[in-house]
Formats: sequence, structure tokens, C-alpha cells
Amino acid sequence: MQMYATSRAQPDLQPIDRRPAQDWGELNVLGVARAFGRDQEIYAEGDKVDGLFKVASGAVRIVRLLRDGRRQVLDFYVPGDIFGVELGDVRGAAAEALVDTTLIVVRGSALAADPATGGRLTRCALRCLQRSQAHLVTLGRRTAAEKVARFLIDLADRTGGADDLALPMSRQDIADFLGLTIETVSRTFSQLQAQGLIAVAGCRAVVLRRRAALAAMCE
Amino acid sequence: MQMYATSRAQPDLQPIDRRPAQDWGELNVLGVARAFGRDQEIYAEGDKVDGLFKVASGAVRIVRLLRDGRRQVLDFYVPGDIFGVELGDVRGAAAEALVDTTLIVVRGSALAADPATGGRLTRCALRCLQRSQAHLVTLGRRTAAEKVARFLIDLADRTGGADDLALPMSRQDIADFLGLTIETVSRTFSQLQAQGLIAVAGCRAVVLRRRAALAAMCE
DNA sequence: CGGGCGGTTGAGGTCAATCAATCAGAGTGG
DNA sequence: CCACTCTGATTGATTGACCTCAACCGCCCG
Repeated sequence: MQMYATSRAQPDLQPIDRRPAQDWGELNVLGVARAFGRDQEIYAEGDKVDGLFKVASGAVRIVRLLRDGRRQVLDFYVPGDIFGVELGDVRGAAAEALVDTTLIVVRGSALAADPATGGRLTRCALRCLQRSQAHLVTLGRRTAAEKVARFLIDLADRTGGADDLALPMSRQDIADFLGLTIETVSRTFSQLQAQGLIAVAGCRAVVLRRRAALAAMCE
Repeated sequence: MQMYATSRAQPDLQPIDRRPAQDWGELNVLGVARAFGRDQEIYAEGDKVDGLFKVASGAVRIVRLLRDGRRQVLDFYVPGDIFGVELGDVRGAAAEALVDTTLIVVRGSALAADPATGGRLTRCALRCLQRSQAHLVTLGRRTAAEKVARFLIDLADRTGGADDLALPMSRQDIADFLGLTIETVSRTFSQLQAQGLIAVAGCRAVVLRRRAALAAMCE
């Protein structure tokens, strides 16, 4: 079993929000910006729920840990995404910055005061649900290669859509997201590269060479 | 690859809602009751989204199908549960009755007319999200035995909490829910029985003999 | 230059999938 | 009432995808 660091300063990877405003633009007004260092905890499992977050720059992982150390990454969030909406008043999973990250932090009180919150909160929850359910299919019924392909396509779609992709997360994070081991993720990257579908340029950069073929691998 | 039936009359298994009212009791007023036969489709993937459903009796599965026939059951719903809330206006998954089932069907227009809808809709979405994310951990990081144990404990908790359990779903449904094959599910049932943790009485009935031990298997 | 960390690669093992046979129960029809 | 069939479940034998264990590599940093 390996350990998971939870704080160390590192250079940033994704400085700006390149995506079309994902509605709810005035979150920037309701909340305040706050910076987090690489691997810094944003909230922990068990923390009291208060408000939500929008990624301004950087990236975030949501993590659940089992007692014996097994780890599942529930989702990654990139600039423009909103996260932290939960049922009940206790966090069911932790949030951690993948790289140096800036968040718009919106307290529950500020949300409650804003009349436009209601429907948007529902939409936000439903978007999370949609992603979560799509991921259920990936975890339950796809092969390692399909999982990795889907991960890459999804991340590319969500970060500007360009074919060259900066990965803010480690192989371990990807493995824990896809329900694989770090070795299998690594091997799958190599295999996809051998097939000419991607080009791996250093372990944090990937170029999607044949995006259509990759997309075809996952339904 | 096997086929999945979509209609045939069969006796009912769970005639009444035994759970504490899951808030939103007045859905019974907003909507109308409608009966569905075993394996009957409630809505299909691609259908237009209109309103939501509450299970009055019976049970429901939510299903996504991949082109090549692989199937993932996203969730099961039992009496008292609300389902059918989705982002966008197109169904991303199908809903089917597991057994003869009665639903309270609430049209979107009726919902929109009711002022209390807002927060409840959000809570409903968040409850689904919570279940979905818990299931991600199960699919990504648990063994077959742990998956089955968790499935049984969860179902028992949601249907009155008694130790003897009527399964409204087939082995295939369970397999597609847990990301396993029907054979593995069957073997795991046998194995749990051999360990004295459960007693299998016909393929649609299980008794949880050592519930604490079962619960301990899944975190 | 040495050490540490994250990633890659290789060899071998294991758990669940696959392939296949048998079984049990519910209908069906003679 | 008893064959006969059909469907779903169980069990067995074998395979294979992914995991585990281990070595190695490349890079950064002191």
C-alpha cells in the first residue's frame, strides 16, 4: 500500500479558465478566491458541509478512502467546474488540489441569500450525477484500454478540447479514478502509444493523435 | 451475449411501502398511480424527460446499454424511492420494472406548479448522487464478495431492514449492477452461504444470517 | 554524484470471465 | 398427472485480464 501526500508547493499547470462559462457566472461575486498548493486538502471526509467551490485555475480530485487504504477517486474537476454540493451536513469524500489551484469559495450563507440559487443548485447536482453515472458504466463494464481512452477524451473535452493535453494528475490518481493499478495505467498508455492513438510526452503530457479512434473505443 | 426481456406478466413481490416516508409525501397528490408489469419499460434511453416517479410498490432498475450489448444497471429503486430526475431533456438511461410495480407518476408541469418543489428536487438529486458515488467505490475498489455483501446489506437497509430479503431482481440484474458476471454472482452467493453468512432459499430469497459480519466485509 | 520519487517494464500469480454442462422450477400440452 | 420444454441458476474446467512483486529508468534536487 502507498501513502498519499497532502501538501507540498509546486508550479501550476493550468492557469486560466478556458471553458465557456458554465452558467452561474456570478459565483465569482458571491464567493471569494482562495489559493491551494499542490496536494493541499480543500476539505476532508467528515468535515462539515458549508457551501461550494468553483475551480478558477488548477484542478481538484474528490477522494474516498477505505479503511484498508484502498482509494477511489470519484471525479476530477477542472477550471469552470463547480463542486462541493453534497447531501447532509458531513462531507462524504475529501477534496484535494492536484496542482496549485485557485478556487472561488462560496459559503452556504451567501448561497442562501441569493434568490437565483435554487434551480442552479439542482442543475449542478444533476450534472455531477450525470458524470457519476457515466463513470459507473466505465468502472463496471469497460476494459482497461477503454477506461483510459474514455478518461483522456473526457478530460480533453472538458479542458478546451485541444488535442494536446496537460495531465494535472499522477498515474496513481488516474488508476484510483479508473479502478486500475498504476502499472496497468502505465502499460495502457504505452499500448495506446504503440497503436499510434496517443503520444506520451513526459508523464504529464499526452497528445491525442487519433481522437476519433480513441472516442470509438468508448461506445 | 444474452437478451433482455421487456414484458411478461408475473406475480408481485413487494406489495407495500414499508419505509418511513422519504419526505415529499404529497407526491401522491401531485401525481397519478400507474401500474407496470414485470420487465415492462417505464421509459427508454433517449426518451424526452418529463417529470419523475415514486415507487409505490414493486421495484425498478435503471439501465444503460452499450452498443455491443454490455449492460450496466445504474441503480435499483424500491418502494418509497423517487427516481427519474435527470439533467437535460433526454433520458440517459432506461427505467424498467423488475416485477409488477405501481408508480406515482408526476408530470413536469405538476412539479413546476408546486412551490415546494425546488429544494426537494435538489435533495432528491443529491441523494441519487450520494448513492451513485458510493457505488463508484464498490465498482472500482471492491472484490466480488464485498460487492455482493454490500448489495445485500444495502437492499436490506432500504426495504424495511429485516434479515430475510426478497430479491426482486435476477442474477443477471445483480451482475450488471455490480460489474460481474451471472456466474460470479451465483458462486459468490454459494460461497457466502458456505461461510454461514447468508442462507439462500430459492433464487429470489435470501436470509442474512450474520449481518454484522456481512456489513464488516464492506468497510 | 547519490538519493528519492514517479513512472515504466517484466515475470509470475490470481481473481473473475469464459466456455460448457447440469440442474431446478414453472409452464404447457398430451 | 406426467413427460417435455424453456428459462434462469448453479457448478465445473479453463482461460485471460489485470494485479502483484520486483527491477529498472529518468528526472529533479541536494
